[in-house]
Amino acid sequence: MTEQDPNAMSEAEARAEFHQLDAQIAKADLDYHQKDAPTLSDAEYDRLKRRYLALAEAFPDLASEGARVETVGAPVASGFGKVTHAVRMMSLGNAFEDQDVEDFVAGLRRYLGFPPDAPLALTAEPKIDGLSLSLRYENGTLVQAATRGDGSVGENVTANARTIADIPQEIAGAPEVLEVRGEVYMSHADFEALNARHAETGGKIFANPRNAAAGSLRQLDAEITRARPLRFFAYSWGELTAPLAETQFEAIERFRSFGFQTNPLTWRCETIAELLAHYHSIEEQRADLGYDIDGVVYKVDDLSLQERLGFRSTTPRWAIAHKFPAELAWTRLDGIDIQVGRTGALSPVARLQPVTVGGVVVSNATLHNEDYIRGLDSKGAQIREGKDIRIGDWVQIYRAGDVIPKVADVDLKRRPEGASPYVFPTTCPRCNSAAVREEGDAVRRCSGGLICPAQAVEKLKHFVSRAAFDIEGLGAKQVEQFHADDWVKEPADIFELKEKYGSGMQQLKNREGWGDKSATALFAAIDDKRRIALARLIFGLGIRHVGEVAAKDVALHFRTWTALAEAADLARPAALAHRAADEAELLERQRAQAEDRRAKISEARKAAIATCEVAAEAQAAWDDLVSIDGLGPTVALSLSDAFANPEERAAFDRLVRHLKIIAPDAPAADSPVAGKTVVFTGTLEKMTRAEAKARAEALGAKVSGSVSKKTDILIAGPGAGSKATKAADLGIQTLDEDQWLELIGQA
DNA sequence: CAGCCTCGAGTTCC
DNA sequence: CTCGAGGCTG
Repeated sequence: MTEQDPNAMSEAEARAEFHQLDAQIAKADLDYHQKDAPTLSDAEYDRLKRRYLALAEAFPDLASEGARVETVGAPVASGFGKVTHAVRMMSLGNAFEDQDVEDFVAGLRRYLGFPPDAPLALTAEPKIDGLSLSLRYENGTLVQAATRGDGSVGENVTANARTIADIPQEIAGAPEVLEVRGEVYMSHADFEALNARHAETGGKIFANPRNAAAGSLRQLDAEITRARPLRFFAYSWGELTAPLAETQFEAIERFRSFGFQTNPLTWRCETIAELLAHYHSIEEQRADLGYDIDGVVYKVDDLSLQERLGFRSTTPRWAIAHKFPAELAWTRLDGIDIQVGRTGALSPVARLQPVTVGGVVVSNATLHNEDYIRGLDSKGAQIREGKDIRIGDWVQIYRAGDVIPKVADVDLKRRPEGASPYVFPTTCPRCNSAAVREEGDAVRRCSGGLICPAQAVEKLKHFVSRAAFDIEGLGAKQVEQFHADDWVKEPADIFELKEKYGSGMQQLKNREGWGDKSATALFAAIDDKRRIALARLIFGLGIRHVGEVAAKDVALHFRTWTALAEAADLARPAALAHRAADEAELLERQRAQAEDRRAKISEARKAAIATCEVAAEAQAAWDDLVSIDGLGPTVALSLSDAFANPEERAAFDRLVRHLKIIAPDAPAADSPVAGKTVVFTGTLEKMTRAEAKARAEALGAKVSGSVSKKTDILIAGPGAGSKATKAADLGIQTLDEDQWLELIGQA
């Protein structure tokens, strides 16, 4: 179809076409969002949208007549309310080989201090490939159903969950509050019947049962969900007001007594051999089960042990998923593109002939880094038997963890003639700066810093990302647009958008994809984030090595932006001295080969001397920084560099002028050890060290590895050595294990 | 000082 | 979700 240049059209012609497009797009949006059954290809949809916007731009009067102009490009409201889970929905660690399972069980024993012969029962059940759902019952009545979301916050899908036959509306004999967790899925038979029906009626064809289940549950119209054959297995729980049982297995049985479906292949195993036998048996039955599973989940059966084991940051220590081997597929590698990340990392991405792997069409795959392409791992050991990857090669693809496509193997027999090894670029493909690889590093990085447009825009994307400023309506796409047009070059610019470009919102509204509503919403969302938690701010700055956790720890330690900035300034000389000392050491090691060794050594000497001359207060500020748990010299140096870099510091200053920074909540003050720094030494007899640390931290204490004048309590078991002596010298309170347990009320 | 664990940074497709 | 690397433990 040929498109007439809008500028050469009469207004009447344009209006006719515009309204036709408006209706077409409206229908397509409805089909896509509400019915979950797209009637247009993405390409066709985009073409219509572009044409529509081109007309609106050429004839500004038209824009106000079009219902769609204002919503195009605006964030798609999810349509579901948000639900904060009372108890986080965790994910599971993975095991792939039998050995991983043995390691897992050995780890449990170690953590619990169990000898190898002590009984330790685990349950084993199929891992259903669906979506997890949390069902909240109050006084036996279903009051809320929520999807997993990011684990902390999910979507409220109560109305939809009520239409699922396997989910009881009322349960008898349950605790006052009970959150039942399990998996929503679709059986193979129902999935095929649904697709067959849709094939006839022109409805959406789903790629696999999992997508069908997800699409069906996330319907805005619950009546559509009702017509979809969804099922539910219960296997876990969240908030509870009374214990369900003493073991995992009994808890599952109670779910059944409440009227839930539970998986019949849930077994209780006494030994690793039994676990593995059950795994292999489930693997054999896999094709006949009638629903998709992707592995077997093992859980410690005894709930009191589960409680002792507790949680890591995202996974319980007491459970693991033993995954089935991944599905494989062969395809041709058409090319290798290089992406530039926010830290300048150059990441190679494989462009592939589209191929179906595990029910999904894959056309890109990560190649990690230079060495991975060459067939080596980080230690220089061979992977893929050392076979390198060349453009034009036939490669075997799998989806790691059923998600991320990766290259598993190369078929040398099918390698095209004349294919040459891939040459990894040594300059940045975006800004041409040198791309350097530090000794011992796996990645090559663009050295351009914020000069590099790729790095600048990735940093901005990070700034607006979910764990940072999380500005609704300002996602990656919008940031890219604004950056390309020089509207937003650094974070502070976001907070000046309204002032500069929002006048009557004419300028913003003139942009493709923005209308009255979306512009107003954006400015409101930005204003909303002028009040920001210190941790989010620190994380959002995108300082290398300072991720979400480190940012939280730093925020908790300093409490205010000013305190952090002052500490960074104060510690700078000590930070430099630290780096100089590192470099001195390195040079010292290299000195045999160094050509200009005299000069370098004298430099190193000077630096080493500088270490000694750093003012005591600078050293103290540095020590304070690295005393933060989990924050070592590398992270501290990176922080220091960021604050000492004049351009970066100026950008920080410009940014914080727009913000009201909120101090973190004070740590729990209701335990006797809250806010205290404790150190464990010697042998602990009632629990393992890891357990002791976890418990102390749960009570708001900070656990440190070494005794200093900041230490409040030393817990010394038998065999305590230098730490106990030092504590005595410093006059620090010293307790034995029993006294400690008494203090925290867990004797 | 080596091994273990956790965190950071990068990635895909829906 | 995975890999690499930083930091901590023993």
